Amino acid sequence: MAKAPIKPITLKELAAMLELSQSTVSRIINGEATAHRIAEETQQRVLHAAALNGYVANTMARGLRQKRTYTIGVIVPEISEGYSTTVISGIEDELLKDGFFYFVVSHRHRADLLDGYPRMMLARSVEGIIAVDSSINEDLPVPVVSVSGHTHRDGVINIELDHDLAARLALAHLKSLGHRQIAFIKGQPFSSDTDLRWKAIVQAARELQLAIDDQLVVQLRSPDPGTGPGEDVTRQLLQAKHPFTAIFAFNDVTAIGAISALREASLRVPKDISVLGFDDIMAASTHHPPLTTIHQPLRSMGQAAAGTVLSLIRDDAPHPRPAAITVYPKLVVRKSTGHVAHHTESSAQVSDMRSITIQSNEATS
Amino acid sequence: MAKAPIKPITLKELAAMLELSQSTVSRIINGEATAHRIAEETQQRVLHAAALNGYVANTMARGLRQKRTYTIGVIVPEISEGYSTTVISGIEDELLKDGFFYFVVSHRHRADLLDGYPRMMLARSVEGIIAVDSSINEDLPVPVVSVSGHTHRDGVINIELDHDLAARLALAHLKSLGHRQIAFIKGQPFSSDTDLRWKAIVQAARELQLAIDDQLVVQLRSPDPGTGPGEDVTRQLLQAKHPFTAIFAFNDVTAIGAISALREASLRVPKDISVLGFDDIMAASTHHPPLTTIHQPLRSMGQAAAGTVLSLIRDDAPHPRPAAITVYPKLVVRKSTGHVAHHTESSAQVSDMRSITIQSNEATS
DNA sequence: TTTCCGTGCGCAATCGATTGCGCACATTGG
DNA sequence: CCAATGTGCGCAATCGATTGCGCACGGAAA
Repeated sequence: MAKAPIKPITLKELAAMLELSQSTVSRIINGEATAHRIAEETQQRVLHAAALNGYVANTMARGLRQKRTYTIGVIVPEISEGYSTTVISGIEDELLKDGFFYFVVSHRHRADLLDGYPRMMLARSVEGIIAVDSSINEDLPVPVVSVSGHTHRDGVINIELDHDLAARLALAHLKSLGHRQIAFIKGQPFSSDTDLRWKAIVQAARELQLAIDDQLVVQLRSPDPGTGPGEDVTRQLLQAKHPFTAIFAFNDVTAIGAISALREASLRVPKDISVLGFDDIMAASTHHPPLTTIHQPLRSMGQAAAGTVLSLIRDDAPHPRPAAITVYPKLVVRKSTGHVAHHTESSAQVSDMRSITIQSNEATS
Repeated sequence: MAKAPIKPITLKELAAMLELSQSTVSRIINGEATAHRIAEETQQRVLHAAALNGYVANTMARGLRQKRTYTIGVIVPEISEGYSTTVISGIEDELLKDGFFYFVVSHRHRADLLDGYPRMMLARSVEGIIAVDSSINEDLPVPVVSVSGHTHRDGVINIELDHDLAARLALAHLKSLGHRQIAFIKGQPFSSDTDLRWKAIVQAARELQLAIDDQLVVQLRSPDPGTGPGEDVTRQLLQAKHPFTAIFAFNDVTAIGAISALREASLRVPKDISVLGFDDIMAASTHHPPLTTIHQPLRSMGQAAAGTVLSLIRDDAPHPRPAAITVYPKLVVRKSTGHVAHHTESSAQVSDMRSITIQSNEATS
């Protein structure tokens, strides 16, 4: 309704119009009124005037005095795609709740950028850093939480998916559909999930007594976002002419690319080839056919990351902290996977093994 | 290599160890040495000591004094989807180039949040604000640039698409394919593009002598992101049983939803019904069928927005500024549109009418 | 009447950097 | 020998909020 004042009002001005000292007004605004024996009536007057004038303390000045900025830095590989941005939206949730803001920078897999960002953020006095799918190679004087960054370093807490469970869910699903010749598309070498995931797959395959044929394993190389790389490696896979009945892709975007390549080769999904994705980004459910995929609780991971930095920032006590917080995937069965051969049964349901479990390590005092 | 210093050194400390005043050190660090006649030798001493001790000016203190923060605020509706995030990545490009950082907040169409954000950002002393598909209802003491926010207010520069051209491209395309009964899905009332776009469509239809049948016009209502709303209104459209041969959707996500609904009704796209999207988000090209759509140069729009705030921040002179910067759409023909009836010709090409034109209004001095 | 105490609030320093103004000394011209 | 000019740098205020310490006043107790 009311037009915003052109210039934010300062504490001094507010104090002047109330004929009070800045100290008094400041204390009231910050809820330390009773501790300083300020008359109830005065409190009301001040609070009212503050609201009326839309007083908001200048963050710079406050930060300078308190040596706090209520700001954290977020480092992601890309801003435009679904993975990081979903995590970011989870981060935002938690942060804003506590009055924190955040800077975002993306490095697009350029090492020079990645290396420079932590210092830049520190020069901005961030109180903590969250790295999404990116690994930080320095020791920093602020708390660092990493989402899917599997370089285990001292002082860096990881938010990570239970890749073993993910692999088991995926392979058990494909096995139950009768697939024995499964092709795998591994992630790019620079993606921090790649290794861990692959190890988990190898392990799960062993447990389930599924053989992994090296000829059917390809790896994404191109750093390009989008479906191109997935398409390329799938073509490559088809040209090798080793028969397979299913593809387990590194992520949904890749799975979508794979489907395009299959279609191009006149192969039907899932009738001829089943395709299993990973992540469960929005496009997964709207794609045609809708993607069967391993759901990652990306938003929760962002929330957990933010919650963790916040608690690290609050705690001074170095009581033993977990090195990692684990979140759990779900198998989401849609239409891109089906029985091998000519049987077709449609089964669309979410089989969740465990619900997401996040321990917030708040101070218990 | 070197571990980050645990505690940053201050100007005062640096000055003390150099036995110089803070003023002098500050001036040298900020490159104002010659303007203040500081001896060359002193400069070297200072610069060397600064580097050695890893001195970095405290951003808070500097910001407080100079009333500069090299930070701008970005307000978007949602962080997780493709429209805003593509714009953001364009914004980031331009901003980082000039050493600016940015805060992001999303309002999720909640008016209370939207109203509060500008103040919060001002309390953080941002030097400018970019609002993406969101309208700012206050006069702010900093430059505001709006991307697709069509509330024309004084002092707010809009980055906007040429909707007239977009409408003409779209309708001319559909008309050339023989469509006469075209259904329209209008945007949500809160989306700032909705009105302008609709007016442009009405105008273009008139020019092309295409009749708009009110019975074939529906509007998105739900604020939910994703394809749900598009699916819903399309079902509604089908139930009304007014025949149509094409749908022009408000955006790609809606178009994808529409296709799902059509499929559900056993209608083939584009054989039975053509669907035309808008925006050209990443999913548009990877969808099956790939979407024919009106491409918006979202990234460029972000860059233009950032470039514009930066130039507004630099200029003090209030020389006449454009109220808007226009960018131009392209028609991207893929596979979701086709000839009406039983003809099928595949035409896949980008017909661009004009290339993107952006006037950067740099100071000319 | 003096001392005490509780109530209610203000003074002034501080955080770290920037900046308008001005001072001290050396050199040079007259 | 004195003034003028140039060279090199420092003083102190300032940005806006926070905070340790302390002051003034009125009433009660001694």
